[in-house]
Amino acid sequence: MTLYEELVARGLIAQVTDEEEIKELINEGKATFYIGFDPTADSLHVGHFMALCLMKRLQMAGNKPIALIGGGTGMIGDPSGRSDMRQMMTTEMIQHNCDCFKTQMSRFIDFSEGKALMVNNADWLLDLNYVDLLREVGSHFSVNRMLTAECYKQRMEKGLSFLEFNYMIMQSYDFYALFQKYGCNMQFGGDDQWSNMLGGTELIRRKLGKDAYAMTINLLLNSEGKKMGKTQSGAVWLDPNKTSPFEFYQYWRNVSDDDVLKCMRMLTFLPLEQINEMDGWEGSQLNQAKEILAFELTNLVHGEEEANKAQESAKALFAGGGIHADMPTAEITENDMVDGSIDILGLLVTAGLTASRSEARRAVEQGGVTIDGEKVTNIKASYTADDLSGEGLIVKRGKKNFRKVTFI
RNA sequence: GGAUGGGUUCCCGAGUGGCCAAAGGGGACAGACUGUAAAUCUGCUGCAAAUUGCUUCGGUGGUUCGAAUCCACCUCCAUCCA
Repeated sequence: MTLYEELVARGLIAQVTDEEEIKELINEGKATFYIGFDPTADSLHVGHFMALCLMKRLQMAGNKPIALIGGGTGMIGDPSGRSDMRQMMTTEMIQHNCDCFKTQMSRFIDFSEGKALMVNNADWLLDLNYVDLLREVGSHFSVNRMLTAECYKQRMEKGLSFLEFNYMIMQSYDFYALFQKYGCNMQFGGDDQWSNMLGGTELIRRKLGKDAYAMTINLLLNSEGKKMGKTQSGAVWLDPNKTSPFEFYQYWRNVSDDDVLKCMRMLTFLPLEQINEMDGWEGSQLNQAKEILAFELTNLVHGEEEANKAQESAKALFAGGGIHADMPTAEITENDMVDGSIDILGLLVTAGLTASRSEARRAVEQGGVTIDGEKVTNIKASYTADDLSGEGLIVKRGKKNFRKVTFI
């Protein structure tokens, strides 16, 4: 199976500019391709992870990846798929985020001996002169055409600032610059980037009379059509300090039935034959597939040791209910105590299981709180330092939120 | 710059002097059922010293016994005109 065929089989490829050319390029390792990352936060998240996996796959086949960090475009903000204007970021923030990206990416991509590059488009975009840019590339863009692009169409109703309108031009210029500097002949990106990417190939053709290619990856959507990798509390981050390996594991452990195989194909490096076998799984067997998925991904992102720990904690909690060393913990200090004890509501709040005492009260009233497996029914229940010392108590709110609470 | 309409709780959206911590829906959370899934049903959804008190309806002042609601100014958004 060739690389291209595998990408298709995994459901990764959404659109391509020239299938035959691209097949040949990547199958034979002749592509120098880039993927852009906007530094909107100080950590990469699951959406980026898929792009990194793709980079890795292509790199393994001998292609040369360029990770482009959008230090320059980040100052504008991509309007694609947004209904509101992106918040402006300071130069310092962007720089900090770029640095964080770099360290995280190095885990996945081999940057040694020129096998891959990492560049920041601030290096060329920030020096551009307005009038020069207009002369150089402005004439190659038709506003009429741009307005018909899907990414702008959606924003025509809500309003689109001139600043954001220029995002496509910046991104096109990136491709053009990379093409000239590094011979970068292909661009990858999420499917929402399609029109921006076409802008680049077109600019290269018009300015240099040469061909460059673009290919988009299917966005990772769940069965309801929403982007995956988001929780109510925000994105699922790759940084263990922002999303602990346990939480990361749990996110995948809990994906819905309909999405397991898709995630498996798109995100893991498990051989397709093995994944196809699971395709027929149903019921509790499918539940096992989720375990595999969660383990594989945690392994890729956080390493085997963390993956094992996360899996064991999960098993201990959901299957056996016992204490495991790697559980999320919380500490109660003397300051949290009133007259030598802490009530159940305070305990839930200081353990970080509820945001307020009111919420804690609700949880208890609805029978959603257990301590060491015992349902708490009394709102006035309280606990002393003795209760919390030693092994501590396992406090659970709902089925999946818990902390091992100890007194220090 | 001019005209008009608008800014309500996590989101959408009702409310146009007291009965308003604010309808309805979505989401989130909790319970039942399950497989740590989905669907369904039930509860719940500002904060707290909790049959009570406190803080919320873009901002600041004002009218009033009483303001999300009326007035003034400011601000932001949408649409049309320039």
